[in-house]
Amino acid sequence: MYSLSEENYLKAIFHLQEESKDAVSTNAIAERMDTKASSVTDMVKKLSEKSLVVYIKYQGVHLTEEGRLVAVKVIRKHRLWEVFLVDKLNFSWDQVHDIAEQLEHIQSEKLIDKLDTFLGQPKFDPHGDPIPDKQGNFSQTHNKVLSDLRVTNIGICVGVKESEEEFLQYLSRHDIGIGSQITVLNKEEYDGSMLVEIAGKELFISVEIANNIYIN
Amino acid sequence: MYSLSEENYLKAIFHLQEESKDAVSTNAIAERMDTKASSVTDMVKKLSEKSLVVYIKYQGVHLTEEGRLVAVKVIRKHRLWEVFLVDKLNFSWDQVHDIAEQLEHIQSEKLIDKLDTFLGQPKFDPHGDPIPDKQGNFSQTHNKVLSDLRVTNIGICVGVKESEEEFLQYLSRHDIGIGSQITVLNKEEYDGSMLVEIAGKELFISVEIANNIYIN
DNA sequence: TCAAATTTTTAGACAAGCCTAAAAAATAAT
DNA sequence: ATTATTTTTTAGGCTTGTCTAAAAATTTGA
Ligand SMILES: [Mn+2]
Ligand SMILES: [Mn+2]
Ligand SMILES: [Mn+2]
Ligand SMILES: [Mn+2]
Repeated sequence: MYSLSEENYLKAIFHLQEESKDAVSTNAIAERMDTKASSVTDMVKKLSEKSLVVYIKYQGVHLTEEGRLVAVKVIRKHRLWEVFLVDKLNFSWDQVHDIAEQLEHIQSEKLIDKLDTFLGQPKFDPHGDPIPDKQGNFSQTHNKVLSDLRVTNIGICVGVKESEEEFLQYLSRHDIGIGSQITVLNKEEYDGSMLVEIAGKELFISVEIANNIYIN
Repeated sequence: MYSLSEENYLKAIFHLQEESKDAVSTNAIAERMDTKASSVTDMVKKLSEKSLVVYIKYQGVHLTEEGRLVAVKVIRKHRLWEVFLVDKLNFSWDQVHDIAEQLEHIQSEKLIDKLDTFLGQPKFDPHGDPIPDKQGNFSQTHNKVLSDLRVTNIGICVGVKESEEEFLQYLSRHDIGIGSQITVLNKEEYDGSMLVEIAGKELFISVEIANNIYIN
């Protein structure tokens, strides 16, 4: 249906749209996709031609309904494959993203349906990210992060914002994973850093990290 | 490492080499890959440049050790994925080839190792084709076909030569699958067609079909 | 407000992988 | 031994997706 490159652009635009609300800029896409702005302009014109995005020169793009659906289907595949890799093949959560980046482009409706069934229709991937259903609806989306907590508050880790291998490994090293209970022992209001307790151990966490841990 | 297209050419050359023994011709590759001879010449030059094939103008190609290894690794991945699709996702044997054609290009040593373990290190794919090990060695290869049998002989189906969807569906419709017992009731020596008995039912089979069923 | 800095687009080029049409080599037929 | 046919290669072109360098538009800010 759509090329690997087109799918990757749509996915990037979807994620950028989630973060910013208003039109996505050429430079933002270029940075996210690790490519040049001129390449983005070219592709965005093609996507616009195919009615997958609305593009106004010098004003950025946003997805059409069709474009959003394509993006969400790719995200659904990515996250289902990540569940497969962790639950069935025993990969750790920091090893699956790059493989899923490849698997997300396999074209077969039936394959995804059957994979979904095989995995027990999971609602979240190994990083706590919600898996949209076939129609493209997300059950719910995380909003509270660790840095929102105040001293003495307790939170349960339900997801992570970033999926960089190094970040996930850092978390694993300190026994932080989906389901971990985190207690705020102390908080430095000046820079937002905090001292927390996880699995009986104390850990000092910077605000950059606390911003990337979703909690309930 | 190597592009999707390169991998497909190497795989095609490997299969043609198996059939013919001597150098593989440009036209043979073109026909198998459903492309033009001029495209094959282009690619074959590239593969030769990369020491994956030995190419002499007007005299065809054959794989180098490295080229063979790349081809066999792709075949290993193809067949392991087919086992996954049939054994784990409940696909029927006639539905898996096209999906495996995509999955065979996913790049990750670790993924294949873990998939192999997850599947219980199968030695044959759903069509009875042998799965090479990590080093590229095939356990054994089928040689006897149904058409070799004589009247009153009994054979067990251990594989099929073709994996076309229509052919596999024809076999399934007549209860022929891996493990089926086939008895030759009658054979027309003129055209090689035969009357056989499978699962208590009689069936008339042309020599083209009998040539594509491996038996032991 | 108008010049400077930044962002975005355009112009032109390139590699990969394919194509058609024509030329060259090899093979088959007379 | 030529001629005819088939196979293979070459030449040139096209599409996709990328790039660099330069031009144009927008935004910043003095
Ligand atoms: Mn991921
Ligand atoms: Mn994920
Ligand atoms: Mn197959
Ligand atoms: Mn097979």
